[in-house]
Amino acid sequence: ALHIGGVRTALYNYLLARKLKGTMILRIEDTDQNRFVPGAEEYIRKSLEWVGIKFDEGVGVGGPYAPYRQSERKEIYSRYAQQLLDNGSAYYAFDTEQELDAMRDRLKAAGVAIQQYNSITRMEMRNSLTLKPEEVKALIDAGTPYVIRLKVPRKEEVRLNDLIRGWVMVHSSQIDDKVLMKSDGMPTYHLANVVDDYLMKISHVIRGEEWLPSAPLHVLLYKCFGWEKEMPQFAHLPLLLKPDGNGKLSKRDADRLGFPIFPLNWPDPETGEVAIGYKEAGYLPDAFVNFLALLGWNPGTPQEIFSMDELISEFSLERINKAGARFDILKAQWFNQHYLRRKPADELTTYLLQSLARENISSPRDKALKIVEVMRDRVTFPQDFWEQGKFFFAAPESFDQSVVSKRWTADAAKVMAAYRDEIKSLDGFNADIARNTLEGVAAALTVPAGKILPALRLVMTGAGGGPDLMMIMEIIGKNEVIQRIDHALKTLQVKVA
RNA sequence: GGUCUGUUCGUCUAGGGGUUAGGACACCAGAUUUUCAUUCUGGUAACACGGGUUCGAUUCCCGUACAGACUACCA
Repeated sequence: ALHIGGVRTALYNYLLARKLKGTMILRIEDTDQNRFVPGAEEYIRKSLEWVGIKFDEGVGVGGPYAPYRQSERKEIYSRYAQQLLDNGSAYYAFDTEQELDAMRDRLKAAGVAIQQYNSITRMEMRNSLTLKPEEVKALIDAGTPYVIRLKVPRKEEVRLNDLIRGWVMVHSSQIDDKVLMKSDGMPTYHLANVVDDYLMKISHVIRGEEWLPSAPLHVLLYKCFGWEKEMPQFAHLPLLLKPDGNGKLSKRDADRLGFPIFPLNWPDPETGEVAIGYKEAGYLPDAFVNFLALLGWNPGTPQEIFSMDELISEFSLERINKAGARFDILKAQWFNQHYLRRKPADELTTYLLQSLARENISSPRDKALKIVEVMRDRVTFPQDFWEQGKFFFAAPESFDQSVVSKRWTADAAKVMAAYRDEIKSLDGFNADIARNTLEGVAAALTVPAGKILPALRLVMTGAGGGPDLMMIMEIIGKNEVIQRIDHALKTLQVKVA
């Protein structure tokens, strides 16, 4: 499934494509039948759409190089594999799994460092290099399963200039004779990727660092095809590391530490268990993109907040980091808070109304708007308006005991009772009146108003924190204020020291 | 094991032969808010280690350590 690392890779590809006024293509690399997951393709499209990545070409869009699903391009790959066979760059291999295992065991037992199917070992295996042409033909005619392997040269320095890492050199003796065509007639990633990138005129291959070790193999493939001039440029991105400990970020870490790893909700096809997505967790796409973009890339200026358009104009591969980036959800939350706060009140009001609808609570829009105004500086996620503002809609069901024992004093109870009576006798009611009345009552009883404010907050919200108290009272209204004071007076006991 | 890649505050990172090593998140403290949060101000905190090269190295080179990726008929 597409997780956050894949989204970042897609984002970087998109940023560069837009920056260079190129074409962004969505190609589905589904050459492994065993790993087919129903719905995965749609999930990828929906996720990237949510993030704001648009494709100019590809699956679901169409284009001059269709089809864009590799599983539908089988004939193309076998044609090109044949070309390699014809020019002597590849060969048929008939070895069974057991024979391959036996070879590796033998090499291991003999103390050979590399147990690979390569320029040395291939001469003792069953393939079109060791078998006579008639034997090969007979085997194929008999329907014997076979693969096509690349005949990697024995002694050759393979070099590639990675846009992020610079020159990387590997000796061909370190590269094994990779399978190009599997026995089920499907290509491996290596073949399909190179052929498609060539055919689709791909200019840049931007992918995770886990691909770096096989990049030289790809370079070799371009050479064998005689496509060196058309070879795309490579850029291998730093990995996303787990927040604590060692290793790359995994779904397990996300579950363990309680943050999402998928862009959208992802129901596990086997267990049916739904892994929560960034979208559903309340992240805004703009914040998500901004956060992701800075995980491995920076503009070299102090600017931290970027819209997609700004990212496009600022982005460059040269400023991508080499080292892996440890994932920190706190930073993601900070971005979310930032973006949420600068949304217009009207939009935020809609978020609150949506939360309320889910709870089957109806509220006039102007009340919701008032709540949003007093809450907006303290929320991180859209759902926080409701989560942290439940007391606007219902009296607290319980009181925070630590606050009770600290704040609910005899003085507080005394002022509270008088305050209730005073409010009752009033005609109008709003934040100013609430404040003035409280000050008056407190002064009359010679209690500092500041002393009983926390108690009053406790009465209204059940807790020690929350937005401006006077505004809370104005929003819930005079009757509710009186009722909540009554309720507190009845239920709360003054702690006798 | 082998190959490849990497290593600046807790985290994301800027920088680069001579700097008080900068910013952001997080954390802590003060101010403001007669409450909470916001906001503002300030603070703690880093060049993995060892050799070179050099007048000088965190910066360049080599090694070591550590970390990661890869080492499939997976991508």
